[in-house]
Order: sequence, then C-alpha cells, then structure tokens
Amino acid sequence: MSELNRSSPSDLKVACSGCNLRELCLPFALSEADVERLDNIVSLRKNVARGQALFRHDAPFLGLYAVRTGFFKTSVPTGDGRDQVTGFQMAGEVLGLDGLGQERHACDAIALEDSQVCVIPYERMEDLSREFAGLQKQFLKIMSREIVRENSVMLLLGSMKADERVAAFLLNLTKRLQARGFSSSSVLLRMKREEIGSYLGLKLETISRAFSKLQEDGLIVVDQREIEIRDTAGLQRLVNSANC
Amino acid sequence: MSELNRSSPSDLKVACSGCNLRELCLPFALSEADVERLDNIVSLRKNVARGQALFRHDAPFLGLYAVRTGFFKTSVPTGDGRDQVTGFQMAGEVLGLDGLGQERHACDAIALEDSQVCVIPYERMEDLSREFAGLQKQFLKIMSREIVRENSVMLLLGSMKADERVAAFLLNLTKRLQARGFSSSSVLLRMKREEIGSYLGLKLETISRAFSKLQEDGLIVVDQREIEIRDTAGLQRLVNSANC
DNA sequence: CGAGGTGTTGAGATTTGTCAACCTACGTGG
DNA sequence: CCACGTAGGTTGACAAATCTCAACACCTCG
Repeated sequence: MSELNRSSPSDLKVACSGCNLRELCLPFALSEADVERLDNIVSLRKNVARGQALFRHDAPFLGLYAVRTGFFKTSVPTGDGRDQVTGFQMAGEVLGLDGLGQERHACDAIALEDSQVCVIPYERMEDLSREFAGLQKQFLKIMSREIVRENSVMLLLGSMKADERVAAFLLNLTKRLQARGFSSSSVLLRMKREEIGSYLGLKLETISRAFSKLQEDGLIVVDQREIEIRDTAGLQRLVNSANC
Repeated sequence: MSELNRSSPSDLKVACSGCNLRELCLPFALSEADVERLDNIVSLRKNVARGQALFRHDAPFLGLYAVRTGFFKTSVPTGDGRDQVTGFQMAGEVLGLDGLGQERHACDAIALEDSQVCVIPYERMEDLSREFAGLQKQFLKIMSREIVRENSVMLLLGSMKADERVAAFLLNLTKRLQARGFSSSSVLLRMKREEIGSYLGLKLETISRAFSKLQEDGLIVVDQREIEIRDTAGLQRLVNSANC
C-alpha cells in the first residue's frame, strides 16, 4: 500500500566485486577478500522510480542502501508538513544511516530520477562482525564521513551568504560528479530550485537570483537545469572568502 | 608542545560497569556482560582544563572520548581562521566520531569548563568485533544518532528565525540536562553569546536580542548566563510554529 | 581601582524574504 | 500538429529580518 511497495524489487544478484563503483561505494579501500565477504551481505537490488520514496521517516529501519544508478534527495519533516532537504545522493553513496540508531528512519529518501539501489538488509548486518573486522570498521568509517559532511553543511548554513552557498553547492556537486568520471565543467541539475533552496536554507527566488548573479559575473552559464562552470577558481574564491 | 599535552592524562582505572552515567553513555541498553567487555576497551580517563583542546582538527585520530564530567564545544574552521561551532557536549556524550573516517579529526573539541573524559583508544576499537557483536552495533547506533542530531541542526539553521532557534536551543539543553538529573527550569550556560551565535548561525547581538525578546514575552528570565525557563510549553509552541 | 572581557541596546545598512507578474518548456488532448 | 494548461523559473518592488557599528553597562580579576 505504501509507495515503497509500488517500486519493483527486482531480485537481481549483486556482486560488489564486479561493480564499476567499487572505488566510490561500500568497498572503497577494502581487500579483494573483504569485497567477496561483502558480496554475501549485499544481496539484492531494488528499483525506485522517479518521485517515489525509497523509505520514509518513522518507517522501520530495514537496511542500508547504496545508490547504484540515479539520484536521490533526503529530507526531514519540519513539523508543519513541509520538509527540509538534508542532502542529495548519487551513485556510490549510502542512504539510510540515520535509521540505525532508533531502528526507524529519521528522514525521507526520494528518487529524483529513475534509480537503482543495492540493499544491505539489517539482519545481514548482524553478520558483519562474524564476517570480518575490516568490514565492520568500513561502516563506522562511512558513518563518520557522513558526520563530517553534515558538519560542512552546518558551516555553509551557519556562515555563508546566498551566493557563497550556491557556489559551494555547485563545487561540491561537480567534485562528486568528476569522481564518477563526468565532466567537471557542466552539470545537469536533477533537482528544482525549490529543493536547492531548501537544502541551502534559502528561498527559491534567492537561488534563482544567485544563479543570475554568478552568470553576470562570468562564473557560470545557466540554461534551465543545465549549468556550465566557466570559472571554477572564481567560485572557489567566493567560497573561501566567506566571512571575511 | 601542543595544548593537548598540557592536559593531565591521569591514569585512573575506569569501569563503565560502576559508572553513574551508564544509562546515558556508551553502555546504554547493553547487557551486563557487554558492559564488562566494554570495561576492557575503555581503559583510562583524561582531564582537560577549561579552555584546553581535547583534540584539534587535522590531528591524527587516536580514539573516541566519552565526556565524564564537564562541558565541551566542537567547532570546524571556516577557512579564514574563524570557527563555526557544530555542537556542545555534556556528560555521557561522545566526542571524536568525526575522526574515524579519515583517521584524522575534522573539528576542534574545546573544554568550556574543567572536564574529564573516558578514552576509547583507536587500537582497542579493533577488538570490538572480536569482543562482541552487540558492542560493535552500539557504536554504529551512536554514530547514527549523531547523524540524526546533525540533521535536526540543519533543519534549525535552514528554516528557523532567530527567536525560534534560541528557543529550540534552550529546550534541547534543558532536555539533556533533565536526563542527567538536573532541573529542567534553570540552566547555567557554559558558553558565551558569541558561541551560541556561531552554533545557531547568528551574530552575538542577535542572540542577546532574542534572549531579551523571550524575556519580554515572559517565556524565560535572563540573568547573565543563568537562564530560568518560565514557560516550556510556550517555547515549544514557538519552535513548532516555525515555517507556518 | 582600573582593565579587559562579556553582554545589552540603538540606529542605520544590508541581505533575504514575500508577493506578484510574467516567461518558458513540456506534456496532453483536441 | 497545434492549442492549451501547468509546473517550474526569472525578475521587480517592497517588507522584514538580521548584520554592522557604536556606545555603554556590568562583572571579574589582578
């Protein structure tokens, strides 16, 4: 009945050991042997259509998910029915870490395009320690990185101006896309202005104006959701100059 | 030579099993047997004087710390030498989770009063999986909770007005103090207005004005760093009404 | 008693939000 | 294939919130 059920849980056999995201995803820096152990834990894939939820807040925690293809946003409810976007996730990134603590999800995860995730079922995570110490530590590392990421978002939200936030947002996106082999000078945004605004703590009109401003200054070229980066160093200077 | 060295690493023998913070700290919800295993991992205490750093960003990650007595702040550098405060930690709370991922700390941890922490040395964490599956999962849970906490700070920074942020801050503090057996109607702030402002993404003058405003409205009474909560429900309404 | 750190308050500047109009792209149905 | 409706995006004018700068008050500590 839930939106979750409407997605198709295709029971494809997964193999981290043969995945082209190895270097970016769960297996990063793991030994060959450890990756094979991981294969036993990550056992199936799941498709999520654009607009659908992978999970919703308050839903029981069933496991972690690694994005295989596609693009997600996570958001927390504001109490009055609206949401604040807390992150955007692309291939190789992990969703659901918020749910481990209370065995219940703290945010919604919505696909911004047709996507596919690899599933790490909660009950299999019990096997982690039995499987190998290296694997268990891997999860601690992944969570630690998420904490560091959130620290940097707090920095952004707490101390940057609108233009600086947008510049930092674009640089972060292109850096992650570049690590995945995409162009670092051109981004196709998968989210709307309103979602960027929610993530950056700004209104959609302010995002729009910031894009226009950065374009006027020759740092980027905006064509709808297609952003061309003209001056990466200039954007970086803008971010660095924050709070001076 | 570092400030770290100037703190006195008193080699007291620690026993989680006999600690009065059991229910709030690392051992929460662990079995008697697991807590005894934890005793083998948490092996010493360390004093940190007011104003000193427990660790600094970029320093090698040596282990996790559980606050035993005292009060800390964590902050990340903004790039221009200044810092943004990312959290305040009191007895039973864990410091250093940010360092696991890169084996290097991402933030500074500074004592706001003379404090004592229990040390979980990094090399001992290797023993976690050998010791017991329950223990390893405990750390994942603690990290997950930190992620959820940071989510809620992002929500605060991204979508609340000054008064609402301050109200949320006070409610959060009193809730945590109450869980530790302190009065929920009176708080002695351990940090200055500037640090609250940094944490909440506001300037110190705005914090001062927000306190005055909440006092005018009869919700609190302010006397320097001593805050008396007069109307918890009123503060809660203010927080809930955010974004309406 | 004086100095320095911290906190409060006011006035004006700056930034962002709000509201409204308009534009563009896209999908649907005639 | 075109007309139309709708969602998303841009821009302007004004309002509201916060920041900035400055003056001053208070407290602590030597």
